[in-house]
Amino acid sequence: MRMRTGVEQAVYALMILGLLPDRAVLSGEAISSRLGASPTYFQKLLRKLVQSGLVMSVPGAKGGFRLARHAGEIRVYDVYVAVEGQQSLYTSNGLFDSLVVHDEEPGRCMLAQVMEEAEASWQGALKQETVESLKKQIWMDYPNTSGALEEWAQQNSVK
Amino acid sequence: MRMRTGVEQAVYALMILGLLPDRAVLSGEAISSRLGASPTYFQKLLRKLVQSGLVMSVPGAKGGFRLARHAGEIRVYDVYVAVEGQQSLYTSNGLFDSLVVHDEEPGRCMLAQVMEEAEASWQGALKQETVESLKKQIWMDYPNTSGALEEWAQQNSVK
DNA sequence: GTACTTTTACTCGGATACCGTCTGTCCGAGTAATTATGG
DNA sequence: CCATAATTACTCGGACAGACGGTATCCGAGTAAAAGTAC
Repeated sequence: MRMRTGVEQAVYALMILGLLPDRAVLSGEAISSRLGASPTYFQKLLRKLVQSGLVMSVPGAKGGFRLARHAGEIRVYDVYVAVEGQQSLYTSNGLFDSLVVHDEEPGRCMLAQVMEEAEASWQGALKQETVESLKKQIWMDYPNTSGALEEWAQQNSVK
Repeated sequence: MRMRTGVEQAVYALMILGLLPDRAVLSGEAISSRLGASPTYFQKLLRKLVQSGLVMSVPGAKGGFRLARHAGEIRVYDVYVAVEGQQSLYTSNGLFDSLVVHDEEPGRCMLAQVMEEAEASWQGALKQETVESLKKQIWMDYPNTSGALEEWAQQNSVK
């Protein structure tokens, strides 16, 4: 049970997109090369972000991607769901029913209840942080080097 | 990112072991057949529980397994760690450093901080529930059928 | 200079391969209780 | 009846095969801007 690298790439990609001027876009290749990620696989991640409504895509020459809504309205949890899906961490395998309940209708797996509460608590933490809040924290901690990233993003954007 | 079936099997196996009389043991084969689990794979799970100190094993004829400590002192979190290891859900891939920080020493990935807080919250929920508390809840909700399980456990135990 | 065509630079989405992890099986070794054997 | 050996029923732990999902690559199709072309 381990979170995959896609979530991290997606979060930082959204942060970069949040640095663009209004209506400007960045190509997938530009972002992936800046992240040091696999270009083709990163395109698939972008597709997921588009289909989840987090980013807008512009096809054709001088096309690219931009945020579909303000960075402050994109929670880390939204990114996680977009990339990994909304399935829960734990899914019961029905052991409980075969152990205890037989003739009655399928009962509630007690372990599932505990797991769901734990996951809800986990999700709650991810819902409190947004791409914007993450960015602000970085800008506060690294004021010197973070400016270079913003400059790069605006220079590589089009429109 | 999805929890595996091993945790569920382990939790209910520990619950069964918690029904045994003092100093009595159950063979791995007996437990796995009651759970409807793969016997050989379940043996591997039992090994992990033994190595984590949750279960005691008795080799030789009429051997088997029993709890190493009281069911009330075995948290769901302990079972999870025993089966899946203590690695965290999220591990940074260093994207942050290549994005923002260059010449300075490696900085703290802001996303990792959020993820760790979320995971700590998740673990907290799993630490509040024990095998004993789960059992009590089941016994309260299914007083009729749960007795049969206890009877079965004691009949199949040895010593 | 305008209308049309071609080229170019992107996104879109499916097919596919790779690889690590979880699941599952097999087998030989170790251990202790039981049974068999010899005196 | 007692001591010893063989059998039995377990755990122990490594090797290994299969399944599955995340990662990664490739390719053809769609789309729109830019460049080229004809009149």
